[in-house]
Amino acid sequence: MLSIGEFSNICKVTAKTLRYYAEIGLILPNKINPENGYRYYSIDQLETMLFINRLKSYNFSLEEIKAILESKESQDEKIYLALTQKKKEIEKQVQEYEKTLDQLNNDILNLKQGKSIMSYMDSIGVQLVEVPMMYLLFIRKMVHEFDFAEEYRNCFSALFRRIADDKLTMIAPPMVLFHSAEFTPLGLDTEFAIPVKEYVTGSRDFHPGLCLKTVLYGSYSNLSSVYAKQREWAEKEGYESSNALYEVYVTDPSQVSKESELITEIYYPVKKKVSNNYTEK
Amino acid sequence: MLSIGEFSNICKVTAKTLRYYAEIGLILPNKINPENGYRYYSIDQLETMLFINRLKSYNFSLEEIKAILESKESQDEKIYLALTQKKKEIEKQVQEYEKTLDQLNNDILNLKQGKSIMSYMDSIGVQLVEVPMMYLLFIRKMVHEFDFAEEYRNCFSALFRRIADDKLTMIAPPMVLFHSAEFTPLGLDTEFAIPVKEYVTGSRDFHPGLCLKTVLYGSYSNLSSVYAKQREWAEKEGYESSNALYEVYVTDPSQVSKESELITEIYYPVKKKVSNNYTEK
DNA sequence: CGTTGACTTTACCCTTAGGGCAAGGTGTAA
DNA sequence: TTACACCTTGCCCTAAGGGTAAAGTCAACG
Repeated sequence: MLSIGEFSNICKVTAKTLRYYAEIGLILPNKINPENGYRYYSIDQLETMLFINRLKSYNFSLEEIKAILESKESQDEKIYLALTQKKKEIEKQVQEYEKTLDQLNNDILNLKQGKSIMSYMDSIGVQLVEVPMMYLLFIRKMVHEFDFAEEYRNCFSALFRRIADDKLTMIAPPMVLFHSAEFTPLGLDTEFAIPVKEYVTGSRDFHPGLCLKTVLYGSYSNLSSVYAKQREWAEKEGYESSNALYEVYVTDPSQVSKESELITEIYYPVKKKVSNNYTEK
Repeated sequence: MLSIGEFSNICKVTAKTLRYYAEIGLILPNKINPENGYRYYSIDQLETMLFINRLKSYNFSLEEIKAILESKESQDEKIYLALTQKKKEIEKQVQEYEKTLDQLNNDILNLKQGKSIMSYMDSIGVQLVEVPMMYLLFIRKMVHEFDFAEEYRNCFSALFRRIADDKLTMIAPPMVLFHSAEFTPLGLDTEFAIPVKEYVTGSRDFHPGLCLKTVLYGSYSNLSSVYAKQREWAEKEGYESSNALYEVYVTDPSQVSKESELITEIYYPVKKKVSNNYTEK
């Protein structure tokens, strides 16, 4: 029987940690002296503790470790599955770090050249354009952020199929209209649409009118910069939002291999503000 | 002026987050309506928020970000330093993940071959040996864990110098004796020593006597497994600790390129327990 | 036998970066 | 007027313990 101090010295775990593990039921002392509450661990428990340490080094949460320890039948199989799963997670994490490092290096390079870190904002162009009326073949539904990609594929494949079946004429790349700005518990009110020449059932007419247009090259991670830039422009020039924002996917995200090859147009429908010089400073 | 909802939609940050940031003083709303407490953000603040998001994506803590934002003079220089620093941190993290992945793959391989994940414990050998008396040239001091490596280098280079200066005869590899098991605020009571043939000032005699000996090949990350194994052995065979644990560095840790080439002997001085069959079950 | 110092106990607060929820106040459009 | 979206503060929650305090306990030394 080892006291908590001895046990902690051998395993290189603090006594505090052992008490915490007992509290959450991860590893209970083999015996507790009922008179003074002293915890005593058995020699066998050393190996359990080492196992816990090993799993911790693999970034398992204590809850995950507990689940593994508690599985009595086919434990090794469960461990195997858990390890391969965790391996995938770590590999993904490493990939994300590599991506972060790329961007970091890019920013460092810019700074070295005397450019400000936010200078990329200056290269986001905003133009005021008048978009003509068009017919949209569309599917509108509530979409959750986490399965946007899947809905995107599904909806557009349905729309493309319809175009092929009915021999319709696509006159511009696919687009997505966002009828609400944020994700409610029901999802985002999203309209997947393709401009077509013919007015048929399942299509509607669309009058965006005056829009701020920005072409985004590359990853969507800079999307909020575009929104910010457009709002900034609108503010300065005295325009305000008039309708739902929409995006045109000039390149097909599912076909482009590198993110940097993506081209997306962001349209922000606006109207001239009825300026009132007295209330607005 | 943008309400918290508008601002959060443009920047893709939740309103809750914005309130929290205001609370910690990271980004304060440009104006607060004193009547109802409503927060209003200016268009300019969009860019600040995007900057914060960018730094967050580089794994800066909010405190670090705040420090950067608050530095008024030579801010770009500070950003540059912070970014290069953060880059180093992430690179280190990636290296650690790679190491973890190696070990993970190793374990997965073992499991595939039907071996238990803790089976490596079985290959940790424990022998009972009688270590003869020897003279140790030593330096004993309190050492903190974080500068153990430095103390190691310093002390042994001092001891080697002494050996060279006084033409002493080294008869075994360097060793470290741990006179306390844990790190107190003062550090660990550590003795760096080299066995020598001659008895001179600065040396002492050392009688380890009966010891459990384990040879550890490779990284020290398995050290606690060795401790556990030795304790297990001692328990089973009826031995108990008699003296300070010590380690012999057969290979020179500073000269070995790969961790896997390290060879370390761990000695655990023991004595036969005065067994009392009635009190100990 | 008494005392000291090392060891152990519980209890409470603290950490990051917000999330969730409730209760209540506000703004605006039909 | 009323409905509903929006905003506020306040409180509790997260993971994995760290830090500290106050109090009880153990073993060794004299």
